[in-house]
Amino acid sequence: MPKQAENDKKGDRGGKRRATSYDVARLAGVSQSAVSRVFQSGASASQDMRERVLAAANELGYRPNAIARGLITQRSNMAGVVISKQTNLYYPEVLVQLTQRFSEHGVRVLLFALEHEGDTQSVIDQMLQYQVDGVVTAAMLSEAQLAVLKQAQIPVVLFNRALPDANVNSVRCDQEEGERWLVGELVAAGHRRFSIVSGPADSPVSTERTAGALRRLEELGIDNVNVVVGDYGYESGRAAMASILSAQKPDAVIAANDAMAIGCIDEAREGFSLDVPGDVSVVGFDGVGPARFAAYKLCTVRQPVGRMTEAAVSMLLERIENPALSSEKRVFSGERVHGGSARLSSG
Amino acid sequence: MPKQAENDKKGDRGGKRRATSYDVARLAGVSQSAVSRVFQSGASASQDMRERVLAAANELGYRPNAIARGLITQRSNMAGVVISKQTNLYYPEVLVQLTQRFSEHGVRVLLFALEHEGDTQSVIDQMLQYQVDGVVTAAMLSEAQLAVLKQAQIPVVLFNRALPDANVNSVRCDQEEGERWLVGELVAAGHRRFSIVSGPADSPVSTERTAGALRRLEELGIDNVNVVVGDYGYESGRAAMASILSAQKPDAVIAANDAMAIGCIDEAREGFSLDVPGDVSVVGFDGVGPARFAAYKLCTVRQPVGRMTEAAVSMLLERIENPALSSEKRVFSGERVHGGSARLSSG
DNA sequence: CCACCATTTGCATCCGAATGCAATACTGCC
DNA sequence: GGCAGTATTGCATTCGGATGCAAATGGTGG
Repeated sequence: MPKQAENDKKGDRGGKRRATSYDVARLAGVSQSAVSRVFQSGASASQDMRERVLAAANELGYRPNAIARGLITQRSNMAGVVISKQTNLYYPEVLVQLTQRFSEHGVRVLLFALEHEGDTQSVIDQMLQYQVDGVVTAAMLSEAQLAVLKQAQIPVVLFNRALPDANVNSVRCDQEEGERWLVGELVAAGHRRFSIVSGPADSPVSTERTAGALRRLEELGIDNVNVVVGDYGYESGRAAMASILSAQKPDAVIAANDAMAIGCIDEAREGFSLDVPGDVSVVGFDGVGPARFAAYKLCTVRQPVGRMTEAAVSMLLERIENPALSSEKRVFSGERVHGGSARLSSG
Repeated sequence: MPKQAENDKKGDRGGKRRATSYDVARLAGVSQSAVSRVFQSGASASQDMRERVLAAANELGYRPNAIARGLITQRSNMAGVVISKQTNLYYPEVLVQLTQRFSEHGVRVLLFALEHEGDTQSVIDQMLQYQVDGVVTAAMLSEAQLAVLKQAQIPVVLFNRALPDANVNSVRCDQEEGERWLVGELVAAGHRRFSIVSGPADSPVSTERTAGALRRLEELGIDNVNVVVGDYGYESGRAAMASILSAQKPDAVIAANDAMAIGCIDEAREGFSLDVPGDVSVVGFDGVGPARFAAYKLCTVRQPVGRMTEAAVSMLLERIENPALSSEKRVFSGERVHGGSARLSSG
């Protein structure tokens, strides 16, 4: 164990403390306030001092301590971002884009990933403890939790999670409109026997999509729609399709997302030797990457992720700057992708 | 606009400051230190006091300010996580898993997303300013940047980014071993004319994979291997395959990742009416979700993401606890997935 | 040459929680 | 009842940077 000696080096200045503004001030022969002022934008400092301070800072490798700064300014410059496993897996770019856009405005992202859309309570606690300036959440928060955040004066933007009544900011894709379009196209092309593969019952997005599709189908005089519940995953799409096809023979299957739609197609082809879209049309929702693969060419509705993340970030930043702003809901239409997985009247 | 009145409510005490330990102390009739002690683990406090403090804290909705705590304890309990767009898009679960595992140990994740693997400098600055306790990076950092972190006593774990010499912790999948296996299987099954679709030249992972494959091919006496450069994306796989097939007729194509492998398959089938694996075998690397789709059933090597993220988190936490620990490199073998996209001697 | 205003600079204080030390309260034991 | 020994509690200070205010400096015009 002579290694012990190495550890002890720590005693002899191996762990030299990070340089503080006082260290820089001493080296530059100025006051600590001066250093602080040089490292801010709107502060007054003579050219001479600025140079001396920067030189000293550079020599010491000084970097302002954002923690200390946050304590005194009451601004952490951190935004809490909450995602659920689901969200991130199907839309990895959401997170990347949010982070990049925040970063362009000098805001860091403190990330929270939920296994399932439960235990949000500890997440709320953590975010409050870390004094985030605002929150973007792609996971459902309860009204009570939103109230806690509001009470703490922390603006929140819900991402694809609008509450009908609550007075909260939100950005979302118009799920219902998208489904209505899909149904309309399918019916116009002559489809009459529909099946739906929904997402998990506790997913508001799935509820909206399924309800939207059913409503439109009803309007068009189609009923007897078989609804099978999936979990948004590929395998569950296959399972759902297997169950659907063993029971009946629909001419169109509406899946609540692309992953399941792809599962449906694979199962129809591999498990039942059916042609898609010849024997059965399949449509999805989301417009994720694999939807474009030649084997599927999904007919789907693509969420305008870029515009949505931009809207979320700018809405949040505006409200951090001006907490008095009233709340706002922004709804984006999805992009209609014909693809080839559904037999449509040529549009 | 009588709504204005609602906003104005803020004037009448809407903005009541967040409760501090002093507020709780006053309400509970104890000292601030007492409050602080109740909110820690190893501190001494009588049952009576604990109850009074907790009651007061609860009444005020008090939550300890992690920023202030971090300032005094010199521990932010935040880990910096750096990802590149690439990493996250192909392995969204890496980020989710890292975050969840850190969270289980009371560590929050401060996220940095790089557009491309450049401008890491500002990221380093940010992480230092925010006093992260450690860093996990899935993007390349320069030796100089690693030196800065080491100098600041911040442990780092490279994720799939080992530097051969540098004295840094790393966790990675054995890219070369995986490629050697793929090549071995293909050659054993009789393939002789190979093409490779590599990733971008500046990707170390791609370099390792391509070099590994080439080395093994050479060992087995196969040369004249055509290497086409892609960008890891599906479309670039299609383009690469188109260029390969217009020039020659390989019997095996090795793509540096699954996304490009899928592109290769689609192009061979759709663009050249070839059968995969009948006319040409295609293999990938990564084992991402779409590799399992029935239309592809990729022969690939799956990275053991779960074990890798677990290793990364535990290695980092250990080194935060004990900075004197020497550095360590952990290399995981990928999981060999036969799939059906390559004609192999039945294994 | 001096009064006057604008710009720099430093001093002192503050943000909110943690903690070493000393003071106090409580326990058990003889 | 008295005393040593331990468990609680409070006091005062600290972390590192921001900022209001006053002091000092510099420049200008009369």
